[in-house]
Amino acid sequence: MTIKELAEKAGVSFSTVAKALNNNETINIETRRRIQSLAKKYNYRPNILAKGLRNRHTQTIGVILNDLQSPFYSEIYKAIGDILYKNGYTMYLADSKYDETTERKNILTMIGLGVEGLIISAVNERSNNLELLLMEDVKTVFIDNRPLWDDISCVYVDHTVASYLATKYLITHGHKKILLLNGPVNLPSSRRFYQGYLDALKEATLPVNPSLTIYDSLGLLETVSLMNKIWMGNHRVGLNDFTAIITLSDLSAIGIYEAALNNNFSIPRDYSVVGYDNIFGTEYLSPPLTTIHQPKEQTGSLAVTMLLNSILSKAEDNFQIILNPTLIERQSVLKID
Amino acid sequence: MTIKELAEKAGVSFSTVAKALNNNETINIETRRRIQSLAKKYNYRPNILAKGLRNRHTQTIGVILNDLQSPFYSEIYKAIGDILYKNGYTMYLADSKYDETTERKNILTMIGLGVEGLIISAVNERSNNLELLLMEDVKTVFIDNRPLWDDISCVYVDHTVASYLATKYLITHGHKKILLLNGPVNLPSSRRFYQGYLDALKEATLPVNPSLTIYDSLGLLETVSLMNKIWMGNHRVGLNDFTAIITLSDLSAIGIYEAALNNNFSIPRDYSVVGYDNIFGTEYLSPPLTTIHQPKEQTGSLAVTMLLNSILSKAEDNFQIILNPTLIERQSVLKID
DNA sequence: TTGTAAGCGTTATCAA
DNA sequence: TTGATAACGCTTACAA
Repeated sequence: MTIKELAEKAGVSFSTVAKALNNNETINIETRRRIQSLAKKYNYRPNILAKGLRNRHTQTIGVILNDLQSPFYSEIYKAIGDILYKNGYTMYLADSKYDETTERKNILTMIGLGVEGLIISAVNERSNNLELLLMEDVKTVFIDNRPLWDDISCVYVDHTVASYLATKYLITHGHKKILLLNGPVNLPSSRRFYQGYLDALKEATLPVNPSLTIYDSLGLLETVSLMNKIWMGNHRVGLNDFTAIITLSDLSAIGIYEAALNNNFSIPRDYSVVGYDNIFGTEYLSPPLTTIHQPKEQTGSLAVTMLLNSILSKAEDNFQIILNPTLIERQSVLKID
Repeated sequence: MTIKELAEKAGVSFSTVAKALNNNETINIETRRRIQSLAKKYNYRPNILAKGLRNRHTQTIGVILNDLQSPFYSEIYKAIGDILYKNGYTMYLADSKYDETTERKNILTMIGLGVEGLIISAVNERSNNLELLLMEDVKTVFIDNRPLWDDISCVYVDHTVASYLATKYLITHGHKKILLLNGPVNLPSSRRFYQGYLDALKEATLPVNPSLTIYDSLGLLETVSLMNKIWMGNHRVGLNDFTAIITLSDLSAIGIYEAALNNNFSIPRDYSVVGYDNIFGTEYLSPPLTTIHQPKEQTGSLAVTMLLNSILSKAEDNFQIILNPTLIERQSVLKID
């Protein structure tokens, strides 16, 4: 059912119908009513493609993340979807799988699709994908991490604070030899995560053992195999080199649990663990995981709200919102001597 | 950068450019090459809105589910997204939150957006939202459950088999009094879930106690409060009326764990539990949850594949694919006398 | 081999 | 108060 067909039924011109549907005051109120009820009757819905083509207003945004399945991200886009829905918007969702080529394709697809804005968790903080974004002048909000440009909108939590919190907590529980499972070495976010660890160590005037920081891209499975290596004595890090572990994600923390099981170690009796993210389920692990909470829902809702504001008001301001992580104390850390 | 602008740069007509970009053989191979490299140089991407408007071919599908955040669904649409990406398609994702009005809005939005097809986990198996879908003649694949019409495509797992498996497993472990936490009483899927439970009980010539089946819409939190009621003695079901629990979802099983903790009961020592879905994380619960596995990834990939086939080949066949659940034996069930 | 023109369903401008 | 018309960016007969 298109405007034209509706016009036939109503016996008026199609442009009259168009105006009537948009409640244009210049159209006689009775005509308007008549046409509107006709529209309802015939289940008329505007073709958003045509609308979008005409006035670049598709009521859609794109959300590009790195792992659709991860509970971390799903909490974020859940929040995004909810707010979008309330505002009559819909989202495209795409998964870059931590791959720059895929990310670029996703960005280009979204632009071609006519999205009015983009929320993206960038694979890399300075890839030329991001330049593309700026060049094409797409309204975008970065989440989870932030690119190296200044003039952008983003909302993310400060990894330095997170690892500082985790490290300090372990130190106050008597741990002096702390293994840090960090992200890939070249990533700014890994640098930040390391920095907080360092800060807390220095603050406590504890020695920093460089070999106790492992840089890798550690998913659940990767962590299992890394920790298996370590705990089976096949790694430069020895079994007694550390009493506690800080890791970059709860998924990875679950991997540590798994490896501990494999090697008959008990958490926290043999090793303490602090995770990061506070994803769903960590409270039900055995033992419940002590972790650093990221306000994921808030990240999502702040990001859409910012984006929607900028779309709707056409304001050109950019905001950097830095959220604070908090420590969630549960039972994966042992107090020692 | 549009076709017209490209045409200016290339010094040819815009329709020549259009054809060249589509690799139309009637255009001189050199012209084609020249234009194509020009397109690359200027970062040209077709406007999919215009394309879609012209030839109803938006390369998008809609996915409408009931809880974007649930690990159950996220595994499904992860699989959907992957296959879509490989085929150059993108998905709109929307959350109906188990609400029919929201579902209807979502469906209408998607249609207006020009999706070529829909994958939907319907709120209700016979709402008039589904009639709308048929009426509008949108290619759709139903997942998770199936509407009551015959001439539809769907992929879902047989709940009867699932609950049969769970019940039988408990029976062989010596349980005779089994509490069934079922979905809302009016839902066909609840009926099916009940049926399997009944079948197994009858097969073992065990008595069926109707009061041991509780119908409700049981998320994690709702289950916690239900089980708290029961275990604190504030429910018609008594503490000793059952030794084991079968529940309609792992999320709900986690709720049981939580309530057990609250009431100082041990699983499986005091009560055995069998879940349903086998969502991520259940293997790491304490104790690891014995549950009925739903092939979620397969559900997703079969659903998109069917949809894509029907879109691409324009075939009009409909398929009902019924997947089989399997029992995952872990440690939440105790063998008793 | 290339170009012209119509049309997809809207909105918006201008004329009637 | 209503209607005709052009335009958004693209595809595709058909004409040149």
